Amino acid sequence: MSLYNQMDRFPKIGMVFRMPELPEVETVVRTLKKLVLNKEIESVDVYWDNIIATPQLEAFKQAVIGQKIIDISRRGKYIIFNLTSKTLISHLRMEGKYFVYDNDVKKDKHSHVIFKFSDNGQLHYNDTRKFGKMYLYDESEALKILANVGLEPWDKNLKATYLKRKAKNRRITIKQFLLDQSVISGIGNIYVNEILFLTNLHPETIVNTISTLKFNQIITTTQAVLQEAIDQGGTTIRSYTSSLGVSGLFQQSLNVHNLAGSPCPVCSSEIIKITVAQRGTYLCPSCQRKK
DNA sequence: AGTACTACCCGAACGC
DNA sequence: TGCGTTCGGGTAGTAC
Repeated sequence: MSLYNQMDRFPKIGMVFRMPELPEVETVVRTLKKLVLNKEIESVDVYWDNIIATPQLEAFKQAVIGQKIIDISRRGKYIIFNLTSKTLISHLRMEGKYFVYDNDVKKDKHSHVIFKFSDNGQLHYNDTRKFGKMYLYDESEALKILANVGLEPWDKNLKATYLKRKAKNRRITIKQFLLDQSVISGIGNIYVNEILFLTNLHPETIVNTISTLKFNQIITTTQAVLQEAIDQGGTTIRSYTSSLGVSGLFQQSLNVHNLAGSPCPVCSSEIIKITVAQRGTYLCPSCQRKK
């Protein structure tokens, strides 16, 4: 399949992330920092109440008005907006995305929260599936909640011994374990499939049977896979920052995800799709044998 | 405590 | 301009 055809699978409006995991969220954060830092929120319009998880809608609106965006960062898959005296946390879930505009525009059908800035610019939260959530906290409260998120993939405390301890006495599969955001934060369904392929692990391997050596391999592979994706996002983002501020994952760089029926890039066996914990799971049955 | 299941959503894909 | 059904996926909540 040509590159052109692959690009064509993305939605019509620019290149937009589907299933944003850590690298995509990181790219969104970097882009937003370029576009909306230091802007003051003059008003906010909410078109789908359930996006606002906390506090109650009216309290959320009242608290956010007049706040300035001081900093934007990321923790796992959470986007953190440090406002003047509040912390706005945003999770994109499946298809959440942000559009930035210089002027007033007619909103897209799927834009559900619109922040209007004092300089007439706007930040639109757009989410086809309406799965995403926003949380507004006092700073101390936000820190408390974020402390419960698992280790970042590059945290110096992320070691095989840590994973061994977390896996002890647990009977879940390695796939479920790596998707557990309280262990490592940021891995989603696409990259977990890739990480397990690159480490030659069957996704249904029971996690407490995994060796220290293998956990070390998982850590280095996770870091490499996520870093590569961030780097790709970083290279594609430049041409889009002026318009929508979004970018796409280059799916042609994936080895197994969404590639059932294709040959394994290592051994040419046919990649299969199975279901693990109700998630679509792609693997090479030859490279990833069940132990 | 750990595990499993479900709700939340709706566009795409599929079956007829 | 076909219509009805099924699927998927991250996290929170619930049940055991």
